Amino acid sequence: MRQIKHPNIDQVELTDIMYALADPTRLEIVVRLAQAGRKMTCGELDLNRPKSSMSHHFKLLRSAGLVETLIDGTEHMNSLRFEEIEKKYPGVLQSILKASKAII
Amino acid sequence: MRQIKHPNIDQVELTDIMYALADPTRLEIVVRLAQAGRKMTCGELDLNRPKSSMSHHFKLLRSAGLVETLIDGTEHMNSLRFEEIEKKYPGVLQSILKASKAII
DNA sequence: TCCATTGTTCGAATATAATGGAACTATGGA
DNA sequence: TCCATAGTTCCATTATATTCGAACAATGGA
Repeated sequence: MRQIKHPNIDQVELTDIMYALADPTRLEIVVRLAQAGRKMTCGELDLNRPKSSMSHHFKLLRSAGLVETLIDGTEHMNSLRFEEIEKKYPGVLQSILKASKAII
Repeated sequence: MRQIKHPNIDQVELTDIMYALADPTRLEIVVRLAQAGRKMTCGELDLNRPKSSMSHHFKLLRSAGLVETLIDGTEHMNSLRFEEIEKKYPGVLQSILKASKAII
């Protein structure tokens, strides 16, 4: 099974997380992953945008350390790296998710 | 005394806060305002950059709703809109500040 | 009134990001 | 082996931000 490179949690910068979540599309992906509480394919998370655009956002979410992607056949299973990020930056992701749900 | 326009707290968007804090210079301004716990002039918050660059960052911080600026003579007194933001988005700013102090 | 101080605005150059079509890759099933 | 599926990568276009020098505006003191 192929593997995608993800940053180690101690390489995850706070400003990268901020930047990733500053985009409404990416924030929505993160919120939906959190609400689902399970791995989801890119297709499931489709937001009516071209594949290449979505792929770009997933790539950025991965490089920011927010999303982990495991390849399973032709599908890419995405999950939020919630526990790791909470441990490193307590309350940050949690409070953002809480604030987001009130809006979205 | 002249006055600068600030957004009302209910106009403050979470993604704008995220975006504003995604820049290291702006995050540092916010952290220093929080640590100081008092109004500070732009000059005090100087980060070895040209005035026009700093002014640009302050303008963005104001429009994001993070910073309030009151004009006092020739000086501009800046403060963090901490309580208002905490009330609207509980824990967001607080956890980011906590996470930032560990880095900066 | 003149001038120094503080910060903003303007404008142009540069850098970075978003967008989306087209081609490509990997996988698995017929 | 052929084909459909799921995403990625490539590339060019467009949009948006950053940077900073220079000119400007407001204030207060000499």
